Amino acid sequence: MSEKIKILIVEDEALIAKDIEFSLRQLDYHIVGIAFDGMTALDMIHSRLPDLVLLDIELNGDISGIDIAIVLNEKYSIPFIYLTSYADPCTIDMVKKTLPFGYILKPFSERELYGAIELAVYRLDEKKKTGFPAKEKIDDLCDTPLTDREYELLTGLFEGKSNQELAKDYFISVNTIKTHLKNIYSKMEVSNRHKALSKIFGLMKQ
Amino acid sequence: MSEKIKILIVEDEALIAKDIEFSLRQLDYHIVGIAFDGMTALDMIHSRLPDLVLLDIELNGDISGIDIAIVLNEKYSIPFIYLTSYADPCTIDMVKKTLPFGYILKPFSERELYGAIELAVYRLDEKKKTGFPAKEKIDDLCDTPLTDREYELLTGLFEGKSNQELAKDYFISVNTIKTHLKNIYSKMEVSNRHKALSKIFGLMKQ
DNA sequence: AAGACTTTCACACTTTGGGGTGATATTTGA
DNA sequence: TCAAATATCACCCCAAAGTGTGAAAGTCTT
Repeated sequence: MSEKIKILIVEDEALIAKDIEFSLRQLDYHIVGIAFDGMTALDMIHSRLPDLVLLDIELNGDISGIDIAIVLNEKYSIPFIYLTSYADPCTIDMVKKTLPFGYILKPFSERELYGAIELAVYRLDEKKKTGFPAKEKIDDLCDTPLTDREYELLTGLFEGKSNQELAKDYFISVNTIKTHLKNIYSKMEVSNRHKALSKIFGLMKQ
Repeated sequence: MSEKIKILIVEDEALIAKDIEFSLRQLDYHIVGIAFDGMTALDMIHSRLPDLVLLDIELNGDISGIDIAIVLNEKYSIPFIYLTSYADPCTIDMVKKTLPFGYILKPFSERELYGAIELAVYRLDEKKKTGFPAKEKIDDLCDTPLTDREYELLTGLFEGKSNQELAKDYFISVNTIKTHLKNIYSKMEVSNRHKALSKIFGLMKQ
């Protein structure tokens, strides 16, 4: 579970890259690679699937950090932190559209780097949770709280199961399922399963 | 729409606070207040409802920045950026649990501040969106892409609307709705609305 | 032991959803 | 301009979901 975080460093200035690598090894992260240009970076992302990428924006060659960011978002959903020397409005405007998990201005200290990485890792964990809301959250959208059984069945409903499937999976008759759902709908003040589910989606999106 | 971002500064060192205020006014943000201690901060949050809070962790008095962060999360869902001089593992551990939108180490430059704020503001906007995936994302889960109309109806379906409601809202007959849905299901390779919605929801959780 | 709540079930009835088929305008692109 | 794609609609049929009513058995509290 608590395996080392796999980090890829994308930075064209070798001195800075080595410096970061040294710091991070001290801090017990696992450095899966250092890419000095965009193409190498894309290769390494593909082959080594890091948990987090430290991404210099200004790279030599025709692939910029922003390009890599887009790939990380669209194709891999791997979070990244920008490293850059510039903070002019124009750059920031480009940068923020790619929703990085963090943004560090050079020159930075080891503690800044550590703070940003830990924050990103935590965010990543948050994101991974499946997230069916706790009973209390569901109860908040009901006029009267659900019973434990009702909550249990609701999780099944959320999986997309039909009444028959629910009956089979919970070892009760379809009629009983109908009764329970009837009561759930009434408590949630909705008229059918789809509205119940949208209401739950609403909770989860926040 | 593009109103000024309302920012509250919570910082017990008056000199630093004034400094930040000056910078931010230059940068065309609206400073709704400066709180030098926790109690004042909570009052101001309640009465002035800022869009973003800059939050010093180490405050005089018995309310810390972390306490305020918790209130901001639980009660107001107002994002905040920490300002702090410390980045020791222990502090960071506490800090990251409160999921700030950013984290700046003192002393910081104006551009660092600006970068962090802009990032936070962008994240906030993202959060506010309904979050229904873009057409391209939906098309990725289809064997053939949806038409614009089909995508439009799908968003309605996602709201939990029944066929009748869809018909009414889109000014077409229930039969037409059925035809469209039939085609959508076939393109998405699902057998009913449940499965379509779960598939979309799968997208959103990533 | 009495009452309240929960869980289970049945049956009859109505409404809704999904599949199949076919058809007619309208729009669009080559 | 002509074919393809799109948007609209109407049937029919069956399966699934939802509603109303009633009721038995179990648990928990007081």
